[in-house]
Amino acid sequence: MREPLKTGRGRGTPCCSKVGLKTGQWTSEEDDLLASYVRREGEGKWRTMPKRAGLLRCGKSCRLRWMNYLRPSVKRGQIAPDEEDLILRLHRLLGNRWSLIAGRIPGRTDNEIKNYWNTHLSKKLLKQGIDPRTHMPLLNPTCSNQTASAAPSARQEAVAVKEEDTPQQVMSKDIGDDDLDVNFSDDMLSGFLDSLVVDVDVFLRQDLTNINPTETLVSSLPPFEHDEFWEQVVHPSAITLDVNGDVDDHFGRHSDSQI
DNA sequence: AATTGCCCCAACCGCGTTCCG
DNA sequence: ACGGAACGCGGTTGGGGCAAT
Repeated sequence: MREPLKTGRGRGTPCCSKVGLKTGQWTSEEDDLLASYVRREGEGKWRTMPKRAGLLRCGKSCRLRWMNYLRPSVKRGQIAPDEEDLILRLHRLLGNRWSLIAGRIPGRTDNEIKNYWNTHLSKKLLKQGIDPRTHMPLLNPTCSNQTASAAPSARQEAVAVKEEDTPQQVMSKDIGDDDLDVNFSDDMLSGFLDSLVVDVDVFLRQDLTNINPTETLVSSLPPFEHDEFWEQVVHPSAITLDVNGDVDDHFGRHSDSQI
């Protein structure tokens, strides 16, 4: 039987199970210690860093705090509608690969996106009659209730998926295209994503100008039907994005519009 | 003003992957 | 090639804030 945490979010004993290590909410003093240490010594070596930084925390906790909160590049505040739209699109493409999704949205962390998805977007999709997991319409309105109550846990599902399918196969199923015969690799997928070039400077200028740079990013993802989508995946280089966010997809379309 | 219930999100854990001796 | 350590990711939890009663 595990001892409950005193302050505790999460469950059970701390990962490092060392007596005397602090858990729970970070204080501003701890934040200062961590931030100044990382600025001085750089990221990495999380295991040993708490001691060297004078923190009574485990390395994991320090890493998480830095990554999700203290890092200078972390953008605080409300998720903009355009960012939301981008998250939806990327989730349809990538599934619950939060870190990959976060990697395409400057300033947002995987944890933040995951939280936003679980608290806002999945509910929003359900309301619209869309299965948040597959992005396909729910066949039976009662399915949503069944999904909530009788569905296996996410971890069970994840295990089941892992045992049966490659991510690409899962995506193929999600898209619902039985005839799809595309065996693209993670590299290709990554290449496709990389082709959606984002100028981070544009984002950093967000506060200085009144434009919403995310709009630029979103408009880099032209609306697609399933067939077009797969064409784009298979031919990642087929999409280019100019500085203004206009899209020339090499399929004879030029777009600067939203969905 | 007090209580209750709900929602959000920071922080936790377990596990898989990568690194390194 | 192997095993342990370190790291990174995704799922889950529950404290705290806020709205409703």
